[in-house]
Amino acid sequence: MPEGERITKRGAIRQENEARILAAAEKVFAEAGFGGATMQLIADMAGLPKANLHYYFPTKEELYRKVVRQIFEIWLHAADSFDEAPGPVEAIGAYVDAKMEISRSHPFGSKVWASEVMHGAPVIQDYLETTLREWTAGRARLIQKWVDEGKMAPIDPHHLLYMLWATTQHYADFGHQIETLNGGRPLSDRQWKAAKETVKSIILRGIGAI
Amino acid sequence: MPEGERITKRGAIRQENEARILAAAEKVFAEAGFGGATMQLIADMAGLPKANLHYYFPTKEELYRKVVRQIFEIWLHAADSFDEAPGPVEAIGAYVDAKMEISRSHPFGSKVWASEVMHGAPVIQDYLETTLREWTAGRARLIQKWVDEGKMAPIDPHHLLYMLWATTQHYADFGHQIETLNGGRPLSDRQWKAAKETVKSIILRGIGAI
DNA sequence: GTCTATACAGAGATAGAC
DNA sequence: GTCTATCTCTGTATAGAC
Repeated sequence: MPEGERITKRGAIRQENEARILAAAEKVFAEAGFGGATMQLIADMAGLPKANLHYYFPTKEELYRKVVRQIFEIWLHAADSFDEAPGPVEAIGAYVDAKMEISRSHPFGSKVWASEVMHGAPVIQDYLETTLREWTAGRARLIQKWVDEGKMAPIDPHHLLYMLWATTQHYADFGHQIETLNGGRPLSDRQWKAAKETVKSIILRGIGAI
Repeated sequence: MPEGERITKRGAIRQENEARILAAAEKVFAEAGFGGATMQLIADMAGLPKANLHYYFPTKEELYRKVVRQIFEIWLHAADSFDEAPGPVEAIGAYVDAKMEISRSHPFGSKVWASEVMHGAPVIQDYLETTLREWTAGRARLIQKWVDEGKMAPIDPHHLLYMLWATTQHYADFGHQIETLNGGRPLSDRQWKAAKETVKSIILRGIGAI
């Protein structure tokens, strides 16, 4: 079946190029914003002619949409630990660890997401109203259960979740400011570990879980 | 001295127009980003012809610079409470209150600031390296003193400050997401109060100050 | 001091050769 | 599937009348 092989090969090229473009786009959108990013810049960074971007992604907005969705998926998987844990200490501890790791490994994605939400979520609004709303409601119920069981102090679950998002994503979104205050150097492994421990310790102690 | 009166009158018009333009610019830059904002949009919102903007602010970048500096000044004044307090409970409590109030009253400014930092602080970098660095070092020393005096647990002052910034500014920067998760309605007075109390309570308890 | 008309540059998108 | 050349539109900025 030679037809199959040709399709496979063609698919491989497509997959390779789309991945290169998406990675470049994530970086450029993060650093320049949607309006400041240009297809030319993304093309140069991806090492492809500008017209090829329009071949794989018809419009700039379509490309942007893909980038935002990609990040959203990563956020969601970070919360898997939440459900499998017996209580707040394990769940929130693992969640903070996971989100801090993502802030370190995907700083561009985090910034694109932040920018999208700050501008009123023009392309991801439907996800906020469906997927994110359900995810949040589920985790809020779980936290409320822990409160009812006396495993933590009576904290409003939503505000706790906002606090977890804010503190962990801050290390990506405001990474430049943190780096500047760190003498112009990125946080070292030791400093990242300290950040994680500090965040976990303040929050877990703060909600009366430890 | 008729000359003086003319200058005063001219100054009044200028002041009025500059204020209108700055307010409109803050909103447009927050909602569209620097690249997405257009002088036409800002002019329309300010109720002035586009050319007038270029009369008062030679370039788009100069106008943006003024907006960012304005916000930076507001941040700084919010911390006055920090120095006059006898210990962490009063200082951090008042600081959180002040920053939460600003998140509510100046959400656009907060977003412009966040966007500026996320993009590598192209226009405010010198302020980060001078004013903000000194401010941070001073407050970090104060926090360390409280630790040494046994008024709170041994927390890294810098990470505590990042946490304070992250949690308070989150209510402005991610206000749209919070609103969506709140059923599409902005937080009520009661909810804002609950947010403030929750943030203060978790952090103050988390650092062992109460 | 204010506004209309316009110059000039840059960006998104596409046509059509290879 | 890939790339060059180009079209078109929008945005910043300015010149010059009032």
